[in-house]
Amino acid sequence: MNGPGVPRAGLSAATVTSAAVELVDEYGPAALTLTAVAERSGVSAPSLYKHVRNLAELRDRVAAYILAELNNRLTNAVLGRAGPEALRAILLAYRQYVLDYPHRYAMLPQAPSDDPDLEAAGNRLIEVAIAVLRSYGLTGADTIHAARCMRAVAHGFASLESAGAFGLPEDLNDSYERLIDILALGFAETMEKSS
Amino acid sequence: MNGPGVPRAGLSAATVTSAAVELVDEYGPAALTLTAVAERSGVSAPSLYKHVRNLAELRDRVAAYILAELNNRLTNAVLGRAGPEALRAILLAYRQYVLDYPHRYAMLPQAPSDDPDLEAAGNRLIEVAIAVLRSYGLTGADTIHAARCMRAVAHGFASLESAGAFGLPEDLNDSYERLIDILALGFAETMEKSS
DNA sequence: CCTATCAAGCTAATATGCATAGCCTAGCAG
DNA sequence: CTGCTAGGCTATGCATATTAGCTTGATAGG
Repeated sequence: MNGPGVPRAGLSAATVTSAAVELVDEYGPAALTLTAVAERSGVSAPSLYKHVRNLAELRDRVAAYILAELNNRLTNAVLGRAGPEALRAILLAYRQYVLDYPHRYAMLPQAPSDDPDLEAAGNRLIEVAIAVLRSYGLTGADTIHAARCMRAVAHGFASLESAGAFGLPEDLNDSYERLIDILALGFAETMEKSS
Repeated sequence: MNGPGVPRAGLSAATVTSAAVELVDEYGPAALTLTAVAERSGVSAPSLYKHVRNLAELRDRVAAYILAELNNRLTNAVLGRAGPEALRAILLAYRQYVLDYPHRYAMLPQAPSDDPDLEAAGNRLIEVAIAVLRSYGLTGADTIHAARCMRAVAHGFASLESAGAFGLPEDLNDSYERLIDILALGFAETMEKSS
């Protein structure tokens, strides 16, 4: 059936990943199936195995792509800022990313992965957070605890909002601003104590 | 093949749900399949449809069960407490539940559901949170914003910890205590401003 | 005690999706 | 021109959800 005159699709791991991201954007994480990716790429499902090992690996690739993108946004957001301004900027950027790409964010595993690329992307993200907190003046174990608090706050708020968990009419920007202020105040307090 | 002498299994929606919860506990949310539930219940998979409409409904039932249980824990935790003590107690109880039953917690959808039971359970949980904050002295929109902050903090920390996202050696109890303190301090500040 | 009904089980069959095996050829290196 | 290989393909097997339709245990009423 693969008669002459039929050109090849010319896929690669990158194009397959890209098609996968499009699917996730449009229909959500659950729609990321090999069948759907194959159809969108114009090949049969088994052909995908020439480019990715299996569905799990494809998910890892997609996640690594997304995490790198999020990373870039956060890095840009804190460029040239320090202290409370940097904290505020990175938290706002985090939420904004989730609002811009809710399905991409939902695709991210929160657990550390076996995939080295994905793990590396995760580590870079933590580094950015740590850098912000150091610019804040935090040191030692304080930095680690603060980073965890920051992450919990950012992920908690963004994932809940993105899932539609906050039903009431009160303004969500307002809620988030308050949360940022609370965190900033808390970190300031931590520094006072440590000095 | 259903010869004489073969007794009936005597299932019900409740027993099926119970078997499902056991599976989730033992092997995680991904292991909750109708096939597995059927095997554990000693019936064939299609038989389950006599008791639950489909897998989605079973998931909803499981989630409603879990949410009610979490609710009980939180309610007990705040009984007889008010203000910062109640805040601390409910946050500790939340995390403890997730540590006790990580798979159950992972099973909970964060979005509001179509299922009325599940939705009701979710609302009750929010009521408990609101009650804590009112006992704290917060009023009006402040209460809603504070409830969101509280939820983001609790869910963010617990889900990340439970997923294994916090790799570093620093003590997690410590991190959480700091987060609670930060939130308590923030709420105290909010009240000052409003007075 | 008989009997009709129905709930609760069953088998069979369909659909979707992942994955492997093995074939075929387009495109390129020499 | 020739042959190799990467990138396609079809065929197949397995897991799971779900529907259709049959069979029967248990029981309510006579």
